[in-house]
Amino acid sequence: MINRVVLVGRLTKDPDLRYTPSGVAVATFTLAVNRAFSNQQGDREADFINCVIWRKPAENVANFLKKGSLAGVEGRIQTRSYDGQDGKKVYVTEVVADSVQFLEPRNASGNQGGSFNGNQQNQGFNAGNPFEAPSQKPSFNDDPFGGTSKTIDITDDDLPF
Amino acid sequence: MINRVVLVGRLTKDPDLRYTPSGVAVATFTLAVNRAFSNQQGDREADFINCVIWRKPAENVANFLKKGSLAGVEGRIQTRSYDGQDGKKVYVTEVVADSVQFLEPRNASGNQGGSFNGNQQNQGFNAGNPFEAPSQKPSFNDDPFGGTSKTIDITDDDLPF
Amino acid sequence: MINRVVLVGRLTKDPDLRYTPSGVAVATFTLAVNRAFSNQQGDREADFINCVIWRKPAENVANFLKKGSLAGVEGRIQTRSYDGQDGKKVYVTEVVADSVQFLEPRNASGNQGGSFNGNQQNQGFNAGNPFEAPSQKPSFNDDPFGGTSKTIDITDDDLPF
Amino acid sequence: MINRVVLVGRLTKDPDLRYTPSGVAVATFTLAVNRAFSNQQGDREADFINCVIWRKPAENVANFLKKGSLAGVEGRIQTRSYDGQDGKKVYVTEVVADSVQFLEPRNASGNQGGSFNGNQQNQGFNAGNPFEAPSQKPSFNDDPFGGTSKTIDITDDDLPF
DNA sequence: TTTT
DNA sequence: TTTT
Repeated sequence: MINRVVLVGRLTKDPDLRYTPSGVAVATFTLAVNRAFSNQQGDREADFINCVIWRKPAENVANFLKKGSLAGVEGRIQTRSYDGQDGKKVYVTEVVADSVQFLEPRNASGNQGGSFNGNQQNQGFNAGNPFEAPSQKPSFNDDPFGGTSKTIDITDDDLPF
Repeated sequence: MINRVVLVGRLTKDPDLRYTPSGVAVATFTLAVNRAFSNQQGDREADFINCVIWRKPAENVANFLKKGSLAGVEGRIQTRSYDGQDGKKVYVTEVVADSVQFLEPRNASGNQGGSFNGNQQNQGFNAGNPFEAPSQKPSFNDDPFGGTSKTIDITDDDLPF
Repeated sequence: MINRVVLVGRLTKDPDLRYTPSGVAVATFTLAVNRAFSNQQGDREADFINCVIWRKPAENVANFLKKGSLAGVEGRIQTRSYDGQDGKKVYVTEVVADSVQFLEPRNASGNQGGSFNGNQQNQGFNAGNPFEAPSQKPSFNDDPFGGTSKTIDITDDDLPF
Repeated sequence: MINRVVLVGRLTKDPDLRYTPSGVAVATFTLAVNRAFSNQQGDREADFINCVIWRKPAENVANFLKKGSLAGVEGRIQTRSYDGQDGKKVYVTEVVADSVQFLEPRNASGNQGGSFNGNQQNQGFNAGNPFEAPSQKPSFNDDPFGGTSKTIDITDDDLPF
């Protein structure tokens, strides 16, 4: 049984970072991936793919990516269902990311970097590799319930570990 | 923009083969892909991933795969929406397969092969490679509107070419 | 930076299991992956792809796979070089597997299973998922230096952790 | 039989464009893909992966990519051998690309774009999709034997079609 | 609504 | 023989 996905696209909005009641970080975001071909009207459409990422990489995503960021995602397709407010089951298909790669040059979008940076090119960071600690230490929100972070109704049953 | 998916799993039902009004074959099927890990109850769950394949490979899929067949899929994730009968938009995420690989040994499921076959191992066939004609010529349904095949309401706008 | 490989093919020989001086298991094997297209002589060629896998999954591979086994591999391409016996550098390109999937039905190749098994189909095992312990406990060689296992000249520098 | 590779990395040199005696374009280049983890000395190493691409996309690669360009590659691993000048067989493992994606912002590396461009972000082009014609028409070298292009000793047997 |  |  193999289930592997690789995506490169742009975030449609800022990522949404939340925490489970037990304090596990989850970020969700949607990647717009332009299709390689045009439709019959001659337009190139995009697929809008919902992605989820857990734990530390979720915080990296929330800290480094924003609307419009070019990102690479490796993960797997997950399907799940829940009971909608109208009583019928809602089926969801999304990508659970193992790692997210920041592919934007450091100061590409003006207001992102702030200070000038002679090194125009991005080194990348791997948001999901368990072996790697990001070298540039961002001020992560270490208290999952503090700050502006919201708690959400996700049970730990949703956790892949 | 990269959008690549590789799956190996089992068909949950026989594939469904239809034809567009202009005679293009489309097969749809769902792959059950067992997860590599167990949930907190200790059970291994599966993802049920809807797949679509077009044209000749669609007919190959319909001819060679059935409920329970082990298959490999290469393709991309597609998102689309349509207006549901209750008036609100329904969002769909599915895999559009470029190729489907038959991974079952030739006579694995008893009633499949029928006669004994000295060559126990499956060589596979590539259902979606444009360069390759399947060497074993199956009796394809050459008239898209004949036989038991159904016509469906898919406009050619859905075609990726 | 993304580097992802998915392969399904057959082992050209029994896997080779060794241990580093510090006792870490490494298995190597070659996967023959038939091409989807034929060459100009009308033959379908194969690619012979060298694979490496480390630690517990290496032992699973050695215990469950053998010449001819159908296997799925997920991993990344690694390049490295060493000094050949003629003094010049030898460049190597191989796949470092994260996980190996056994895709063979349980008693497909006769001498494998032995006793009859009503459940003809393989459940698969994921040889490289860190979260998953194989449910069927094989008699793993717990002493890396015992048994018929060989020690090899690989320094821990080759380890990806 | 599945053989799928996805890479994102940087070209180590300008691509090398050649033509077969029968006039088919082939570009070769090496992608440096930084590893997600550091070695025991604390350095992040890279894999240097040789890639080949044929026909029109080969010309796109030669026209749009250069040393240092960030690129995405989709393709398959190919192994082949030839007789080295010392009489012994040389084994080669490389990636045959179906498509190459230009991931660099339009004017990232100064001397590339030239004039200022309000649209800072790159839309990408898909160098290998048979359905897609690049919208920005570059001055392709339509005569394979003209210009500075070299002819090489590759027989058509190497062509995947 | 799910496969082995 | 390697990129940022």
